[in-house]
Amino acid sequence: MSNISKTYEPQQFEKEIYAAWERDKNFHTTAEAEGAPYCIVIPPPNVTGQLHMGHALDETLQDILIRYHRMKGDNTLWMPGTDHAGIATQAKVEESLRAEGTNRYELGREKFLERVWQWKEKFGNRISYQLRTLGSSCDWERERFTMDKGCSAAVRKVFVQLYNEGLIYRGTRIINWCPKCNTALSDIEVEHETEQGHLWHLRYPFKDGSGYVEVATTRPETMLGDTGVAVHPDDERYKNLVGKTVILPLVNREMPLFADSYVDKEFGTGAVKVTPSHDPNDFEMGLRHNLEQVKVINNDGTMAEGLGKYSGLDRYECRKQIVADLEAGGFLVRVEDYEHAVGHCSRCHTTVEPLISKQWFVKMETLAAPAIEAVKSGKLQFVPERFTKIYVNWLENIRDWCISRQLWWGHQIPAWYCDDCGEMTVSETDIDECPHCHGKNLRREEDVLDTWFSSALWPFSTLGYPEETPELKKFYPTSVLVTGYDIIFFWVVRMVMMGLKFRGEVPFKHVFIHGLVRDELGRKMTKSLGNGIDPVEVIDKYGADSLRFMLVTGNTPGNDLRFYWSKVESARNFANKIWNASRFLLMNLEGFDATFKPTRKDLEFADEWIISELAKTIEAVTKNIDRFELGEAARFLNDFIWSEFCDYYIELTKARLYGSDARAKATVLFMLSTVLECTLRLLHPFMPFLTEIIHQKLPNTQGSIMLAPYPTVDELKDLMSDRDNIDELANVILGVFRTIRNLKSELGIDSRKKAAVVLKVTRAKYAEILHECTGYITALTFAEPVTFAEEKPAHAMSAVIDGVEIYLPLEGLIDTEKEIARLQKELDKLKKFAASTAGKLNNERFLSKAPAEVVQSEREKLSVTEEKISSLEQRINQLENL
RNA sequence: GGGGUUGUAGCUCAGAUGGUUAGAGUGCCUCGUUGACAUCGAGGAGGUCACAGAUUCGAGUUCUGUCAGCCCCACCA
Repeated sequence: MSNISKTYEPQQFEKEIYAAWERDKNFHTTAEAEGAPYCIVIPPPNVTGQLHMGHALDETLQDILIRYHRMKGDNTLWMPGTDHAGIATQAKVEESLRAEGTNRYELGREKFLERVWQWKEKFGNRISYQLRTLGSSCDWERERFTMDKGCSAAVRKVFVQLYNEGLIYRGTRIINWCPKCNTALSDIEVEHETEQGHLWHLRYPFKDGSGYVEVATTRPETMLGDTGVAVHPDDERYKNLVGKTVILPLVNREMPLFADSYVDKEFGTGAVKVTPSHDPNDFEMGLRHNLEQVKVINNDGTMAEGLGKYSGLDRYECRKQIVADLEAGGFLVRVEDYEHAVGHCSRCHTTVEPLISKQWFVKMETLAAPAIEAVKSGKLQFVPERFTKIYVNWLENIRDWCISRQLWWGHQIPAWYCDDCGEMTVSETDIDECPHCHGKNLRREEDVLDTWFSSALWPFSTLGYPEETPELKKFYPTSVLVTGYDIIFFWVVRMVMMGLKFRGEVPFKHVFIHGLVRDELGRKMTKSLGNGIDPVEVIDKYGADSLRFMLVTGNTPGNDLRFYWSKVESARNFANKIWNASRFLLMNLEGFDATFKPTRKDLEFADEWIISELAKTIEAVTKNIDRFELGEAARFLNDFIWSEFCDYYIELTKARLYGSDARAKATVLFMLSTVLECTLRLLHPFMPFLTEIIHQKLPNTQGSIMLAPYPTVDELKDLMSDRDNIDELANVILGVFRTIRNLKSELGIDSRKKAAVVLKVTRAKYAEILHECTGYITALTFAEPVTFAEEKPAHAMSAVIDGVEIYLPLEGLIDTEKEIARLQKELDKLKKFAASTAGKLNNERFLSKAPAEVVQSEREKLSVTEEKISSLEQRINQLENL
């Protein structure tokens, strides 16, 4: 016997197994290989840091699908890689520079980027390590990075083409600005949160001295940039005042009072101060009414030049000062508490400042239309489906995407400005001469692209685009994208748009959405709460297989799950169960002829039954993986292995195993090996390490289990029973087991203590199987002897199940009164059930409208129940007459 | 202001297309260790499936409403 430890110790083998897989190139994929293409591109983790529990879930789901399809014989590719994560990574590196007492400006762009690349190497490697630890079977030879040569080429090509088609433009617009990250942000990088603030009511005097108009604001400091006051055109209160000139307090700027239907008559006084430079709505109104744009807040959040004593103040300092000054000047009417939504930078949480700036944008409308069409036509399917609505709704209300970032880490925008002629040139290749004037005074655009721009190309840039590689032809569109619902807008929609635009096809057929991994209290795992759990810590303690199994069990698509150490433990216990079942087999296998093959005649009922259960399990697992219900698939595996295989089948094999019949023993060893081997293959996508190491120890196996074929029902056909009612018979037998155990337990008899059992068969069709299985009954319930009788034994505990009455004759131990009461209780329950079933069957409408098979099954239920009732009544009667 | 989602055993969650007497894990109670496994085995208690209606022969499952929680989107100062 191979030396195999008594408990499952994943630390002993997981790392070696992974190394062997990699060494043997088991992950390797070529476009030329046979089989239908099955491809997943990994959602590239940010090189910012290390993987968290959410990644562990994401990778586990992908690896299950990948391993399953690889075993099924598909040409399977899992493309690994990482994302440069512009703002996040730059922020991290800047932080470390700060700790050294320097900053990126002192370092200069080039030196700074070197530092970031070093960072990337360090964390990129950590991520690869973690992915390996988890068992991820990606094709490492193809590992990619969003800023590698190929991705950069793809970005260039796409950018230039979109620019040439007018879908990328440069323009001065109001954008979201983060004063701390010092860059523009897209709309979705701004998180709105309700905050307790104030609403300051101000009065602005009319120039002609005829009084005031009252306005309200949540950001008083922006009043310095006011260039108008707006009212609704239909507002009777202001109709006569439209066209008047208003004097801006503190600044004394003259500005118009005008009408615009944007204004809500019901809100506040119905008059709005208009700051075109610092509010998106005001910006629009400003354009409509030709208002001056006065930018009063700088990019760093301080007040602009030319504002007198306010210049240079921080925006919030300025707010206090302005309020004080307005109050002093008699312009402050009142202040009220006010709850409103404020935008924050999704990266650093600083309050975002809307301001006017010249940026690069992608025009979204024309790109969005085909992306909407793709889900409506079913070419793209979300799992679960409800995310389709969220996706469509977002696309239908899409606005242009601000893609330029004032960062250094990222894809620098391929545009050059000529200082000689003032022209701008966008080019796929670097240029050193202005194509317009042939001047040499070129300046490259300093801005880089939003990280998500390169991520959007990931499904085809990783497959070789812009080259038309065999991989691109073979694997695009990819099969499924597995990701969390939190990045549908950031990433999924943009991949779909770019995929359709540049490949003419959706980038993936299915989007398999999962939820977030939360802590025990249901809170999001975040750095600030410090409640995150490192997957590697879990793996070190319990093994990757336990973590993986824990992450999929009980989880359904699109829903969050909670991390519980106790759940990891129970997954580990499951692994231990498999380990020990295997150990049991291996111990018994020692010295036995592994080539022996039994004939059909050698098989017993238990053998036929376990094959039938295994076949059902194969079907259920396969079906559920195919519909992305991995939690359900795992549940079927767990039930089969623990309950059917270990608790019943293994126990039922022991008589033959320890008996003297060599052929019977060989048969049983063959059966155990066959069932276990098949089960391991079925389980392999979920628990790759454990299944691999046991697979290697089993006889008659060769090579890695990950390259073995996935089980099919067909492979069991030689062992499949001819009986057409095997489930029904098994139910009877299992029912006998449970009932005897139950009776013994109620009597307080040790479950392992021998006790005689008498069976009275009430349905002839079960007689044969019951006689056949008396050994099983003894094995599992310590019933001995098991005898059959035509009459009801008098002094005995009894119970009745379908077709059999079960008696525990225990003269002297039975309290007749108690026994009658117990049976009476059971009888009442049955009568109640029979009454409800009879009720259905007496209902004409049920009979006429319900499907025939439903009616039939109700009839059978009733007749079975009535039989039981009659048995019980006889029994009670008999006891009463004792 | 719109939209989504959740509400099933003490706890965490499964229960696709409506049809067994609603399940699992964990926790709890009782019993059990010489032969795969105490990271275990046997048995048990515990649920008016949030509430109210509707559709249906039949609803945990479909529809409407209510309540409670969570989330996303949104340009009312």
